[in-house]
Amino acid sequence: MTAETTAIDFQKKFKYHHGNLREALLAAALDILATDGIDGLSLRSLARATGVTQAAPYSHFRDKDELLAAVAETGFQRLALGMAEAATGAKTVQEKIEKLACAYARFAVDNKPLFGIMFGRELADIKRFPTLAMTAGKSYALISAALSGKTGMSAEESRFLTVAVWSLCHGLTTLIVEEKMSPAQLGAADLDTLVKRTLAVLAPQF
Amino acid sequence: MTAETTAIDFQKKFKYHHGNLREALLAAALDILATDGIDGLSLRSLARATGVTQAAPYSHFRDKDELLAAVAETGFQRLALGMAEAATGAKTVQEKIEKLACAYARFAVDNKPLFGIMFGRELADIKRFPTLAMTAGKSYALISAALSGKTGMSAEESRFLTVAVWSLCHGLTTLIVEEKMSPAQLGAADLDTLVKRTLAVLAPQF
DNA sequence: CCCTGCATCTGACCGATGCAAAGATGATTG
DNA sequence: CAATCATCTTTGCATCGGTCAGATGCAGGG
Repeated sequence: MTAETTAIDFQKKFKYHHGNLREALLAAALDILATDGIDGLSLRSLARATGVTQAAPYSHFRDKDELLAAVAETGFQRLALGMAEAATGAKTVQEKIEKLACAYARFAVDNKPLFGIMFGRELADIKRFPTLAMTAGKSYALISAALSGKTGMSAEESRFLTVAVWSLCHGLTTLIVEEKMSPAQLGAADLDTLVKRTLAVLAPQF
Repeated sequence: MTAETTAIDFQKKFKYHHGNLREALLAAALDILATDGIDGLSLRSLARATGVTQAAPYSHFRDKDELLAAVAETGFQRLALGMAEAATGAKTVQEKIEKLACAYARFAVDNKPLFGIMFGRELADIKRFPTLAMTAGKSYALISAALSGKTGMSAEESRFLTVAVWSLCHGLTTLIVEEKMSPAQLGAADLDTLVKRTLAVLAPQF
């Protein structure tokens, strides 16, 4: 069954005409995304899922980009939240970085379509949504903050170390998600150990 | 002017009906991609650019995925070629890796749409095209080979080092291309220095 | 030399999508 | 109670990927 059969669910939770179609659409979008993937997500499928006419969503989102931006934003929030949670209680800098990176990769693997919206090119004209960049920056800030605990580094050194960690983490994650590289093919049992072992290569730096 | 005005060019170079519509389509695809970006590339725009009916391309490509796969394949070939060229004459392992990485990033920046096709999710069902994975593996092989020049490492260590370099390079590149990170914002004047400085973080390992 | 087979290309279609414009609807506010 | 205004519906357009029957023209066999 596709996500479209759940129209009644969304109708029960929200009543329309002045109020919360926007929220219903957002919820339905995340639902469809997780169920049917990126290709299943259209403004029309959204309208169907919420039991509304195909033009109704345009009262709440100027175009598809605006919808995607909203979706991506909640994605970035969840990402940052998951990372922050994972890293709490980590003793050393290295442990913190490891947990952050693992949470990052896990989020991507567990939410492939969402991750795709967040970092893919479906959403053109990112510049139209400045808050998006801010929210997206949270995960970067987490890594940066974790690394700043390390003393004896110039600001510049620290910055490039952050970029390196962030790039390594993001690159590994996308390569896995896009199926250009598989944990199995590398002899790493699960995702976590793959991330940790790869990260270990530049661990001497922190 | 869009790429579609060049129909005559492609007609001059190729005559159709038994022969080379396929090559013409491929050439037009790369042309349109570079000119109008990914969104400008449709089977129909291709047909227009080659001065042919919209159903004609289907005689040479079962569906759009097959066309994209062919495009991606030539992209991977060019990438590997560019990397190989850049790395010739490098003395040390580090220099070789640096040049490979810079060539990688440069290719991506200079051919954003093509790079997008190669690593994006426009092309679904990658498994349908086994040769693609092989061609794509060439650039990985270049890094792997360059790193294997380093002695005193177990096969496993070497493997993870390769993965780390490859991930770092790919991650940094995609983050730049997707505009999640800009060289300017990091105080690095140009692309090359950004790549080199970031790569330097894990340079001690080779 | 013809003519028959077959890949190639055309023309006409289908369903889906993003988006625009004009009108109906209904809650809120003066 | 009436008027306003956001919300939603109706209708319509252009584009896209894909399919199918048939025209077209190159090839090899007689």
